[in-house]
Amino acid sequence: MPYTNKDNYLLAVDCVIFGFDHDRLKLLLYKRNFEPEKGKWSLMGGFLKREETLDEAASRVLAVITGLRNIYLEQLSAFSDVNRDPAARVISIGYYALINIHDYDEVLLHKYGAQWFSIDELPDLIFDHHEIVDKALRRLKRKSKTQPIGFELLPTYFTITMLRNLYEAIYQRELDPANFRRKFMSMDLLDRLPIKDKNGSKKGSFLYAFNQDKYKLQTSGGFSFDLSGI
Amino acid sequence: MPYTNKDNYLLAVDCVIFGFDHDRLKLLLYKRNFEPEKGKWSLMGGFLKREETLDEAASRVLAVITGLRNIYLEQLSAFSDVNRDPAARVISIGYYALINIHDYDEVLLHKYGAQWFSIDELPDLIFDHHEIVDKALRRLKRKSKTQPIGFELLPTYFTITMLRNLYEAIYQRELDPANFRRKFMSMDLLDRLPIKDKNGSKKGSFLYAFNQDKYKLQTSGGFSFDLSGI
DNA sequence: CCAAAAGTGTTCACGCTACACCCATGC
DNA sequence: GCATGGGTGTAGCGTGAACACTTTTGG
Repeated sequence: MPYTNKDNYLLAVDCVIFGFDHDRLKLLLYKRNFEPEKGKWSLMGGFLKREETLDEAASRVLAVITGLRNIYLEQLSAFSDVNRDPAARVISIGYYALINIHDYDEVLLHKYGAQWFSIDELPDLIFDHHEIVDKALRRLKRKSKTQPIGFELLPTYFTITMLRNLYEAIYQRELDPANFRRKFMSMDLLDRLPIKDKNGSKKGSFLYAFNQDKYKLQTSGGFSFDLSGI
Repeated sequence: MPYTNKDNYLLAVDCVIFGFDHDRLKLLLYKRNFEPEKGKWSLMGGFLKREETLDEAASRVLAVITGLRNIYLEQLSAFSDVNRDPAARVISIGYYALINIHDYDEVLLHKYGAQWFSIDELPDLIFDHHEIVDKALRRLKRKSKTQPIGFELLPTYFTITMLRNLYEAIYQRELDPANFRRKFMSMDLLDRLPIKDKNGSKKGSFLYAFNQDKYKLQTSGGFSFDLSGI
């Protein structure tokens, strides 16, 4: 063993779990069930195991609370303040996940005392979890402008208005319906279904689905997804 | 101690150190002086100490090899493949640094067998260090479009042509001299000195300096640094 | 018929692109 | 005086912003 007398630490992952409900961006939080700070609201987290990567640890943690696998997941960064956790020197790697909010396992949620909160009505969180949430929000805002990740937060079939509501929630500003529609139509990434959703209006609006193949085709042709100008 | 029976690990930082020389983006690499992989080219790295944050560890590592403090430094992300280091389970946090290439301590460089390499002529690197370099390059390309970090790679006084050469090296494409100049002039972030540099041309070109105060003033007025359209 | 949301058309202004052109100076 | 890089002028094009307008249908 060539590395002698090195300090060592506990390594954790903490997940900021995003959902989108009608017109609100939400976070899934849970009541921490062990000391310290037992009973306080917290991000879902867990310790890294010896035989897994950090990405695998984050996936495992997500599966435990949501029952879902193959979720969109991205690493944010490491949080390493010496006293961020008063009980031990724990370095945490922040992650964020995007899930379809109606896709989760209710039973598991209740088991862990988990609950969805609007991002503008968050409760107090333990340790530096607010900082992790801030970083996740900034990353989501930035990344969603250049990658088609918004669809991860929507059901498979959605209307253009739902899509616009999502981006309005992410960017926290209103978008012109006419220009927004044109922008997405011009990218040619969506399949229009021969079905209208009449919930939102009497006229009804077509349902669309994101088409991964079309996206790849466009990308290979030099196109890049870009919502920077909307 | 509430956390029982948790696995623990070694935590390291590895720094991608960028410099800019005339028209080339370069990296500072060194010959690793301990096992495993002793004598191979490597990023500058070190292990996290118990009483410091990751940012502090990265600063310390940089100071050791360059003799410089207060360097621009930014965390990239964690690299955690189970067998990335064959000698032990080491999780590494990647960082990148931007330094003025002529500002370093030659003595320290020789002591560590360090050397500058053009980014398109890198030698083989140990472990997953190539992956860390790739991430650093992508981050630098992105970040330099929206933050005035390019100046960190230049001397205090520079010509507009030098500035353009820098961005050409970062973006790896040519930029129109006329339009580039106008773009920067319109941002009003630079002080023009009453001095001309005659190295590049007979007419001579004015030297400029980045003015942090002007930048803050512009920013507070709703301006944001943006080179996305050049 | 009317309200209300879906969806289309059209104008305007701004900013990037491309390239022509003038400027200063060392040889 | 001429070659060379510094620096300015400018016409054209593409795209986002704003908003008027048409379509559809349930009540």
